[in-house]
Amino acid sequence: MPELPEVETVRRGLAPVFEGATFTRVDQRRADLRLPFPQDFAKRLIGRRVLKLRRRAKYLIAELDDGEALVMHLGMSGSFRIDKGASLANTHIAKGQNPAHDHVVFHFDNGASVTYNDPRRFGCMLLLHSNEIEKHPLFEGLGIEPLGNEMNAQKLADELHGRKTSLKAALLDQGNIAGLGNIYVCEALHRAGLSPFRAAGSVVDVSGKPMPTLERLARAIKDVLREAIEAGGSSLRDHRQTDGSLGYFQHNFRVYDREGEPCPTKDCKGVVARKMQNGRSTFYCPVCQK
DNA sequence: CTGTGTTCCTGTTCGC
DNA sequence: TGCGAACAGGAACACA
Repeated sequence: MPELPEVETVRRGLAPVFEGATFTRVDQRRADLRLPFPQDFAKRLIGRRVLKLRRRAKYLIAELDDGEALVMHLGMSGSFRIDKGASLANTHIAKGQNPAHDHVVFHFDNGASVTYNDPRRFGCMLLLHSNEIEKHPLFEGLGIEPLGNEMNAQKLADELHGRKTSLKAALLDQGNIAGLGNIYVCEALHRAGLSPFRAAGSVVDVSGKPMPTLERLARAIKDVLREAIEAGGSSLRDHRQTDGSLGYFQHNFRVYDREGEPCPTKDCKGVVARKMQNGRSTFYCPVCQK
């Protein structure tokens, strides 16, 4: 499921349960996901209090009171389910969650429990010293936060300048901008009127003058992410938020999963097309995306 | 170094 | 209806 807006939605859902709570029990039901669980995973969490739950790119990071941090990534199919205390007897399995894929259950002193479910097991969980996160191999190559202060046309120019790969591949590369995935790259490129197939470097104006194209792209990326977060993320294939509710940004997709529909750009007569690009579907309008 | 293709895994959808 | 193929929101890794 999760690109930046979905991970941020999950963070907002989990924060009230995690922050200030202490782990009383951790059920780890298998040895690994995409990566092995840390040694003594449960033992190292029990008794620790969560100071803060934050997000970097598509990672959730729970800062603990002993200076360690629980780092979690949802991969392609990971999701969390919150079961509030006292009503444990009434716990229901959220639609679409096969209990066979409940890999971790966190129990807290506030009576709540949080279950991590991940059928494809592309997610991962790590325990890192808080001050070493940025130096960890999974983090050190990450690019800028697209909703952060450093995100602007000039920064995009720096990242894309001279790149021969496609614009879409460059935007998907977490080393340039961290947090975009297939959906929001398609959506941002459509909003910016840029073809996913053109060379990434071709959007950089070598004159060094103001770069209206990149201004548009930066704007489009920020807008689509903000709007998606506001909508609670996107729910494809019935994916749920932590409280079991559905995000609804998928209804606002302009091109993603809309092959054959008319291009929503004003006065554009194009039809949304789908092409495979680097092994993934690209949805775009061949008419208004140049 | 850069860019591309493969791979990890299960589940759902689509075409015959 | 059944059945195999294609495809799915990520990203590390191998290789040209």
